[in-house]
Parts: sequence; C-alpha cells; structure tokens
Amino acid sequence: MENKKQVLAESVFFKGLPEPLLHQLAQIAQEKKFRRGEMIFLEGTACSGFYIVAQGQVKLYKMALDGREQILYVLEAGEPFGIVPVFHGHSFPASASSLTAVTALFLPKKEFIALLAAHPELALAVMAAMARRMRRFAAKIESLSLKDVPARLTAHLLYLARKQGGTSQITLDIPKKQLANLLGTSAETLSRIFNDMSAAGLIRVEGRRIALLDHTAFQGGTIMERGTVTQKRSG
Amino acid sequence: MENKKQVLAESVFFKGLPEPLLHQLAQIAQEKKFRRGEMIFLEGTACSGFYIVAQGQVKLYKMALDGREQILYVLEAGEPFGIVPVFHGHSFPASASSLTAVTALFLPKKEFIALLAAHPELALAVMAAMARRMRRFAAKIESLSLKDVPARLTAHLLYLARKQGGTSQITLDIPKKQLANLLGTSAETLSRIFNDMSAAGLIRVEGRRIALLDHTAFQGGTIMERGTVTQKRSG
DNA sequence: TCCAATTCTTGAGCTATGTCAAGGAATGGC
DNA sequence: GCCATTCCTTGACATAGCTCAAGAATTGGA
Repeated sequence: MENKKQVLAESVFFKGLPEPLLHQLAQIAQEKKFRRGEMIFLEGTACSGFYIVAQGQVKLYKMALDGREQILYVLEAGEPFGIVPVFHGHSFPASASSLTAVTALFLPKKEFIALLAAHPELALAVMAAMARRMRRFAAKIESLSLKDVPARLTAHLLYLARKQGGTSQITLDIPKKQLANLLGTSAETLSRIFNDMSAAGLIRVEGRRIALLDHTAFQGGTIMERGTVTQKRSG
Repeated sequence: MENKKQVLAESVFFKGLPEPLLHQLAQIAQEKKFRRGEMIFLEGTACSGFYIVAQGQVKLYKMALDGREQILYVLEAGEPFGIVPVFHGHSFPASASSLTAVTALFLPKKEFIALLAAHPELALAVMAAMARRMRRFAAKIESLSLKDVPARLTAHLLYLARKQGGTSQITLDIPKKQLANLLGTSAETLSRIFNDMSAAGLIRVEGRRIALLDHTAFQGGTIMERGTVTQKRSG
C-alpha cells in the first residue's frame, strides 16, 4: 500500500498531487507482475483500465501481419500506458509487452474516472501527460517520414545522452534489435549504420556502450538532417 | 456570438456540453480569419491559446529543412488544433496553415484552463478528443513504418469512403500533392500508384473523383498489407 | 565451465520509392 | 473567355534500406 503510493507519487501522471488524492489512487490501484517478454495487452482488445510502470521496461508497439514490428514508445518506471481507451473507444490502439521483468499498477477505468471528475488538478495532470505523449508521437511521425536512418539514430543517441545526464558515454537501454524496431528500421541496417558512424569517427561502439566522439557534429545538429553520414557501405 | 456558440456546440470538443457552459466558452472565443495558404502558426512558436476550425480546412504539418513536408492531420469544421501546448510545454509541436480560406475560433489558454478546472465534463470531453487524436497518430506511425505506399493509399481511400457515407464514389478533399504529403510520399509516386491501381482494375480515377471498383479486394483488406498491388511501373 | 539460446554482424542482391526535369491539364480570378 | 497559376503526370535514373542467409559473439542457465 505505502509502496503503491510511493510509485504513484513519483509517476509522471501523479507527481505533485496532494497526499489524500494519492492515497485514494493507491486504494484503487492493483499491483500486477509480468515476466520478461510477456504480452500485457494486445491491440484491439477491450480495456477495463490502464497501467503505470512501477519497475522494468514495457514496449508499446504495432505489429504487421508478417511479423515486422514498430515500437511506438518504451516506457519506464512512473510512466502510464493504455490510457487512450479510458477516454475514447473501447480497445487498445497498440499492443504492450514487457522487455524485462515488470511490476505495474493497474487502475480500473470506472474508479479512475470518478476520481478525475472530482479532482480538476488530477484531470490537468492527465492532460499534461497526454500532451507530452502527443509531442513524442508527432516527433516520431516526423522522424519516420522526413529523416533517414542515420539521422533517426543520431537523434536517439542525443536523446539518450540527455536522459543519462548529459554524458557522452551512453548505454543503450534496450537490445539493438528492439532499437531497430523503435527507429523503424531493421537490425541489419542499424548494425551497418553503427559501422558507418564509427568509421566516420563520430562514435565508438562497444556492445551496448556508445561513446559520442565528435561532439560538435552532434551538438550542432549536423547529422540531424538527411544524408550527412551516408557514404559507401562498410565492408 | 450566437454563431460562435453554434460552432462550439457542433465541435468535436464541445458537442453535448450544457448550454450555459457553451455560452461561457463562446464569450472567451475570438473569431479569426485566414486566407487560403496562410500560415496560422509555426512549429516552435510560443502559444497563448488554441483554435477550433469553424469553416474550411487546416493542415497540421512538420517540415524538413529541405522543404519536404509531412502532414500530421487535416482538420475540418469542428476540430480543435494547437491544444498540445495548452497542457504541456510552451511551443507548438507542429506548424499549421490553411488549405482553403478558413474561419477559426481562438480560445485563450488562461481563460480556457479556468473553465476546465471548474467543469469536469469539459475536461473529460477534452481528454476524449486528445485520446482520439492519439489513436490517429498511432495509426499514422504504423502506416509510415509498416505499410508501403499502395497500402497507405488504400487505407486512406477506405477512410474517405466511410467518411463520405459508405459510398464507393469518393472525392478527394485535398489536392493530390497534399495527399502525397499526408501519406508520406511524393506527388510523383502517388500519381504512379493511382495508375497501377487503375490498371489493376481496382479503381477509376477522374481528377479528384475516384470510384472504388473491386469492392471485395478493398473490403477484405487484400491491399491493406504490403506488396499486393505492386507490379511493374506503368509506362 | 560448457551448452543453448539469444543477439549481433556481414555479405549479396533486389526493389520500392525518391529526385530531377519537363510537358500537359485544370482551375480560378478578372 | 483568357491568362496566369497551380496542379498533375510521365520518363529516366539513382539509391537507401530491405530481405535472405549464414556465421560470430555474447549471454545466461544449469
């Protein structure tokens, strides 16, 4: 109970809300556990509530009939998922599964909406979180349509660098195959582009550890647009 | 005034809200007019409120440095835009401009948030609209990443058919160049794919009027996945 | 410590789609 | 009804990135 409240208090959704409200939220929240690689929900399935990640990583993704997959978002502790059908429609717009062992809090739709209606500050927090998610989605659309793969990767590396405290020594937080699915490319192409960027002296890759070398090129955004890194294929 | 209220009453955001609330909303709404092709706001610009389309069409889009453009959404009468920065951050995540002459209502952020806090039903309506938008964005990401251009076009034609009352005689509501930008392709490629689909007996194209011929192929979703229509280029 | 499984890399070849360039059609304002 | 725009099409060509296939490297379990 206390530890549910703790999780809620630190989540993006509920950060900064008054203690009594957090208490009420903790009362309706149910803890759920998932093993690594487990399906949490499937696109198109009916929804009776949403989740907040307490521990571990969850991927939100769309899958094609032939098995290709596009990750929309990788969620970490404190982030909500499955909110769309709470407010519109009945089914999940995407699938979710765990990338690691996961603990999540489940908040049933009905009880949550009752709380929402009674607490405007809660509603505003939810809207802010949804707006943030929309920014991310808009950026992803832009990225898929207007940037080539090197530019998408560069943007992602910069994002990680910021998230990991502005260091130039970053660590990929997901396997490269998953990163490829997140960037909308294949593992093979991603691997080749790591090579190209290494050969160009921009980065050094050692497993999941990546050093950003040419700081000016990164900071200046030189590689942010199309075609800059591109050169003959490594080999 | 009355006519502002009318627009609000019929909008996606505010449909079904009680009369007195609509009246209050109409009081804070300011009418703005734009000529065809005018910029309404630019990505990255600070925002002091959001808009609702009263008449005409607005495109929400991202633009690359080299001028290529990806349309996120085409908005018509009743649809809100520019809401993201009302709830998160300060700047618009995308640009907006008019595809036709446009009349819009502008709702200042501060006054709107005051109303929101006082009216939970308004907040729920806003969240529903945002959730709907997120579904669309998720579908667009899926489409760009997992579908080829013929499949994207097919999905769009089906969407138009539904929107235009389930008929198989549909009319494109935007120029083909804009449609290309909406589907994440070039005008040239779009043109060629119209040819291929015509040659395959799936559609007949006459300017902006399109007849869906092979109903089973469309309904069954045969062309929804990759590669089905693809064949040698027309020529 | 070794095996099994997963994850990653590399090679080779193909194709969907982009770009450039130019001509033709349609549209709207006056 | 005509001109000026805008819009659309077609051809020729280039290429980014995908797929298939196989081998290498890493990881974790027992």
